[in-house]
Amino acid sequence: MNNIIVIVGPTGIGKTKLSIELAKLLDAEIINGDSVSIYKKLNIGSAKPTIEERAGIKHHLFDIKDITEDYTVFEYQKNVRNLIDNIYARGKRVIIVGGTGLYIKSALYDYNFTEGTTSNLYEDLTNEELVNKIKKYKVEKLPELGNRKRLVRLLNKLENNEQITNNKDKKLYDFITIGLTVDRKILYERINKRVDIMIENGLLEEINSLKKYYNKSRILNSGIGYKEFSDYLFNNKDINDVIEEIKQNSRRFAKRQYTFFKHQFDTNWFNVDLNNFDNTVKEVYTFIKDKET
RNA sequence: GGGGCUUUAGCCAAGUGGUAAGGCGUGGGUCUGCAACACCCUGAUCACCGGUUCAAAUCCGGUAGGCCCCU
Repeated sequence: MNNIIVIVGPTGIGKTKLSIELAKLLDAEIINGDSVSIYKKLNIGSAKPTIEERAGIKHHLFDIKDITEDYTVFEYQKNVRNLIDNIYARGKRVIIVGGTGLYIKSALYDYNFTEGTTSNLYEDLTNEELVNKIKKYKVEKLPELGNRKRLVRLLNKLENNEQITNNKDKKLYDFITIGLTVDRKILYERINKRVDIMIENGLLEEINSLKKYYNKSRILNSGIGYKEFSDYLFNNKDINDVIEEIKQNSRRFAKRQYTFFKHQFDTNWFNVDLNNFDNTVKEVYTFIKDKET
């Protein structure tokens, strides 16, 4: 059995480190499962593994887009599926690591996307009216009334006759999902500390070098660790407030990630040994081996 | 020692007689296209004791904590 190994978990817990150690042990190549690391120049704030950290392991889907370009799940799904074939053809194993649940899920499960993006924004309709229109199509589960973004997208799909299968839990590949976890309080402390370290490591310099792109980059205005600097760069917001905001957003993000990986994936959870990460690596490696024999 | 003000959920905070707004945080959740997105749900009998009243967070008295002023 050559399962794909999927490593998930909240931000700042050590997914990257585990992926590299496992790649060495399993002779694998790594595919990025993180929506921000896709972009070039976003290094410190995205906690992307450095070239040295990659330790000679092949890493895919990192630094493939300019920050002025857009990238969506649709493209990710295609990219990953192609890569999986290529890597297997080379006789290597595949590890997917990252915290962007939807991206990873859409690649591995039976999700249907078609070319093209949202065409009609229905600006003249209220949310209630959108819901009423959607209901005519007999959708079994619709987004929350307040969630206009999702309502609009869904109605577009329905009106364009895009296929919306209900196979979101049908796996297209054999894979084992490894989830890293740790006590919530400790995770939050780590996240806070990690943001401070990013600053020490030159996040500010990275931000300043990107200043000229802020008005033409979607990702700079939506990625945690980047979007918060907008007010600092252009409205003189206090840097300490920015840092606190990044920490807060990171914590909230981590919480949402737990929810996603807990419910949307068939995750095997491992408590991270913070004093000796090698133990965690061993534990996971043993688990995989046991499963495959 | 005397006088005044104050005390509402983890934090900020409305409410001055009819039975506890809101914000933040926290926790939980949703999830097929900006997903590090967007959205949903989430708490208290109002410091404590006693009194007045049909009815008190709201009025009165006492106790305790906090703040300020005077001697």
